[in-house]
Amino acid sequence: MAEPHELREKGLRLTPQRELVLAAVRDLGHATPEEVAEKVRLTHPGINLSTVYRNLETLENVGLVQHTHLGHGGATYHAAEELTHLHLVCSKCGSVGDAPIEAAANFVQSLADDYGFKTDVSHFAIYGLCENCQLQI
Amino acid sequence: MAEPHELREKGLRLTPQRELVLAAVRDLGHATPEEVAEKVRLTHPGINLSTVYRNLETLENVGLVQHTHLGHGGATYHAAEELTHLHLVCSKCGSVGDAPIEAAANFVQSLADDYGFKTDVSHFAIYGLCENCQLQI
DNA sequence: AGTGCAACTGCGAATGCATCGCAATTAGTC
DNA sequence: GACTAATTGCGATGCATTCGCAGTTGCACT
Repeated sequence: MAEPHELREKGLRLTPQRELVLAAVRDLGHATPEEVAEKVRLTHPGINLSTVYRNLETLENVGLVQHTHLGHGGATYHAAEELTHLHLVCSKCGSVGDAPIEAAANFVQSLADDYGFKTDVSHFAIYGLCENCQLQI
Repeated sequence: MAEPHELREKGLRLTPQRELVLAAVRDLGHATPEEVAEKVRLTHPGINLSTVYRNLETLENVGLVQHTHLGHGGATYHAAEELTHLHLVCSKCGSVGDAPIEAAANFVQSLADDYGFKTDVSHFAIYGLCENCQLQI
């Protein structure tokens, strides 16, 4: 055994807080730092918000988590393994829908061809009106 | 003469501050509220930052300006007449490139067809690596 | 298992951006 | 020219995020 922990493999110290932050991000799918902290506090009540922020940053640096901008500022985090997808954010009701990343494949390709721009489609949300809200107008 | 001012046509009072905010947005192309305030202060030093925020909001409500999210939170404003375009934001150097909105036409169409989602492509930036930064790796 | 050191955590303070309440001012109407 | 409601300035407030620092703790090396 003596299997090295994934965090150790990345050159990080293995602390309970760090493990819990990573686990929380994986469990939650999408989550703001606040939500991660809340989740972690279920099993580790004393954890400090700054620790959550710092760990999210650290975990992002080693590529275990990523963040996305879904709305008016706040970042949300998700695990890196999670198959990345597009976020369709509704400007009216605020709902966040998902779409497979392949839906943007052609678009990404044409930006690469025409502008030499290598797009990371999942980093920012795609903004617009969801189906429901269109009907309600 | 007696031509009604465009602000008055929208049902807004015509104040020097409001005119200057609108003019600044038009002049600057893209600008954060801070930058707008700075620009306005050149001719109207006393203007308060809250006034800038309030006017940007008001002008957005009547459709004269729009805001976009280009990065880690802060909104940037641009005049509505300005032909809307995509913002290609580089994750490395932070540069903001433009691309015509037609580049995303197919993408937008397929999101509409497959997900019933009516996309406003220019509201969020398109994130990725610009040509220069790709070469520098 | 004991020791040492750097990484990490907790805590409180500080920062930065955006919003709010309120009193004073001012544009537009009569 | 006087009235009223919209608008402004200003300071206070709220919120998310970052920072400094002292105390703790993981882990490498005896």
